[in-house]
Amino acid sequence: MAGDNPYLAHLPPHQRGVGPSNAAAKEPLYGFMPRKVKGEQVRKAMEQDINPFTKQPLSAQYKKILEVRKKLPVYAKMDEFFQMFSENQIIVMVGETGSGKTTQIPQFVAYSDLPHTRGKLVACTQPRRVAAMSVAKRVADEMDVQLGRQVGYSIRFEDMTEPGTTFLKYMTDGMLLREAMNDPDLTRYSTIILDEAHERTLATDILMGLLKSLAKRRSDLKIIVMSATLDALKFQKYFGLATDTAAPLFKVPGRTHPVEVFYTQEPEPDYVEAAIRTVLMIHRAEEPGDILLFLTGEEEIEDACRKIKLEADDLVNQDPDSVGPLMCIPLYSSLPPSQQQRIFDPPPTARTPDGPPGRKVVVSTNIAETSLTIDGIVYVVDPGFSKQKVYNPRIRVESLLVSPISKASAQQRAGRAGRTRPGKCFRLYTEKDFMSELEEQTYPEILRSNLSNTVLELVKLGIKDLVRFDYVDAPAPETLMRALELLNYLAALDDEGNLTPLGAIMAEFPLDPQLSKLLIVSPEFKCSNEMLTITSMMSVPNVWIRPANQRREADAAKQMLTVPDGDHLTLLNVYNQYVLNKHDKNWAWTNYLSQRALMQADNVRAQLQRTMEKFDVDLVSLSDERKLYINIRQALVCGFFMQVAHKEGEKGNYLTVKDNQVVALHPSCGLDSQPEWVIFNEFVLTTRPYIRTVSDVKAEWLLDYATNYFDVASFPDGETKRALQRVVNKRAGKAAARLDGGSREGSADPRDKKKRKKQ
DNA sequence: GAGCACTGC
Repeated sequence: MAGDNPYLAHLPPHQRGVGPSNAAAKEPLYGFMPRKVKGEQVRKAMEQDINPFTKQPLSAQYKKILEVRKKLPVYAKMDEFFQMFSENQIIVMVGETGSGKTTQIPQFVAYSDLPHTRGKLVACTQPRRVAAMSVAKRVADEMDVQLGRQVGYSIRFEDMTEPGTTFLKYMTDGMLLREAMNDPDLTRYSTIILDEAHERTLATDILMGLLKSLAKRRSDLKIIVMSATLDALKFQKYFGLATDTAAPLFKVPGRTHPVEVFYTQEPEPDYVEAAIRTVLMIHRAEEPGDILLFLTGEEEIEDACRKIKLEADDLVNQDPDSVGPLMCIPLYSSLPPSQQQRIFDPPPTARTPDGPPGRKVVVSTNIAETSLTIDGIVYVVDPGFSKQKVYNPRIRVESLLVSPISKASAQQRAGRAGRTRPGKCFRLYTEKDFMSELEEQTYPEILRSNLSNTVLELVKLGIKDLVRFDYVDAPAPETLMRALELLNYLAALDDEGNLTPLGAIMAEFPLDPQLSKLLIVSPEFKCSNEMLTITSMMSVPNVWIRPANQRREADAAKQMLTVPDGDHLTLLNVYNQYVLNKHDKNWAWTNYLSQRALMQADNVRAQLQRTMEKFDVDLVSLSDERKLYINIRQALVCGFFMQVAHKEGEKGNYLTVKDNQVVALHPSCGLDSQPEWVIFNEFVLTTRPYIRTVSDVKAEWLLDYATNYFDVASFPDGETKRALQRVVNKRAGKAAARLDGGSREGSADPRDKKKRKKQ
């Protein structure tokens, strides 16, 4: 009887019906017992004329899409899924590309959970925003609902959900982590699906740890971990709730075309040269079909494109009857979207009606491995390298290094050749190297990152013992120690590692802790409006554009906007000028600035401002610009006192404080002199160690605003310590002299000696 | 006298 089903109880009596036959006619989900639903019931419900979730008639479009859905590999395994879902709290699922897991599994779960009947949601996380948006749109169409109503998405800057109505929500993994910080039990959700878990993003890794422990507290919460690779066993073991048991595996085959893989006989000494040679060989000898070549970065890609073009033109000239035209398109993230769109252009047509057909070559960074899919690719050239982030906790430096890719990554790259028809993948390394030298999986991000932000989040989440937190892969203890040390110096954590009230507010900002600290102290320096701008500018990609053929013009334009006291002030100036020029695209263009980055900064600034207002951090400014600029640099010390360098000798060398790394000012630095003390935002390791985004600071400020860190006694011996000691002595002498009644004030302040340089 | 791989809040 309808009355027996608690999940119909919310319906008004006329919808509940009076008896089984009547109820079945009016209630499409009649007889559905939550989490005891069977595939047969769901298939039947899908075939009805009424949308079970909205009670509206289903459209013709719905039926058309349903026919397509039925052909997905995951659809055929529906019964198995529902059985496993009913019987287990945690499931690990493996579905290769084309299985339909991302679109179908969350819908299956909705049919079983019936979240709409009890005010709950089903969440499905994605590592990337575009994926969350586009999948949500597709699923809304499949379910015949309007995007943002029953099915929605939530990403930074955009919440496309309707509270009380949305019951299926796609979201970025970072967004769910944010939610967990304010609701550690994630009470709104009945089931949480972590998609693309094999990518092992920092946020997904932390979520896996949280959900594993949350599963013990919330027996009503179900968890599905979805992954594309065969390394599911690791997740199964990790999520086995009792010792020695593994979480069950739900496996669905993919649906792609076969890709034939070729290896080189010998290792290639120069992979770029070998890659170019291979592309031209394919163009000469292989059947029509586009080529995707993976290289590591912008410069390498632009260079390879030039060479491929030159050589292809030569080939065509030599042998116009058998070699068709070749079009070479670069692809990397910092290209403007209009340029990125070029990858979808059709290949060039044959030069004569019955001449050899044209071909398209896309030369791309890793962006084409996961984020962007190009149809029509039949050949993949894989030299086996990519730029990867590595973190060295000893010197607290994150850097990008060209490194060999993993087997999983090589497989993913090869797969890009088989999306539309059978393809070929040319690996520019030997099969032996593939088997024995490449790691199985790319190192998870948590092992390659500075974790100061993550540690603050974990503490805010109530994780007491960070070292013993149940990580899928535990970071190096030294990395955790470095993070704890920084957070303690910033006063976000007390000496026992507990969150301070300051730390609690810092954790609310989507920023590195140094930056959130800056924002919170900035009202004391009467520069919070300005710090808000500087912080925003530091959280977006580089705003400076420097085209290879217009470097001089670009540098001149930059010089006009430069504030010689520090790059931080230059960033402030750039943003202010952008606003003064009414966010004009042309102004940005003529000044060699990235309009896209400036718009992002605007967006970030608005979001940070809302957070500041929420926590009553005053928004203030000083009208005296000279004083303001000094105050800003003083406030910078409060966040970045651990990133200070001291000048050594006259060769432009600096030593980082305490770590004693020899560094140089980055050539992009706008300082017009070499100040004795500088504060820097970034340490980059390229042709040599550089510090980037640098400002001039005074030793006195270091002593005054970072007293704990600049405790001279605790410094390692060296020139830096002696320089600091001189300042301390001078001050002590001054104080003593003042006590004696004598006054030599003014001359002791280096600020007065130094000529003011104002633009 | 260099270079932002790629995401995310």
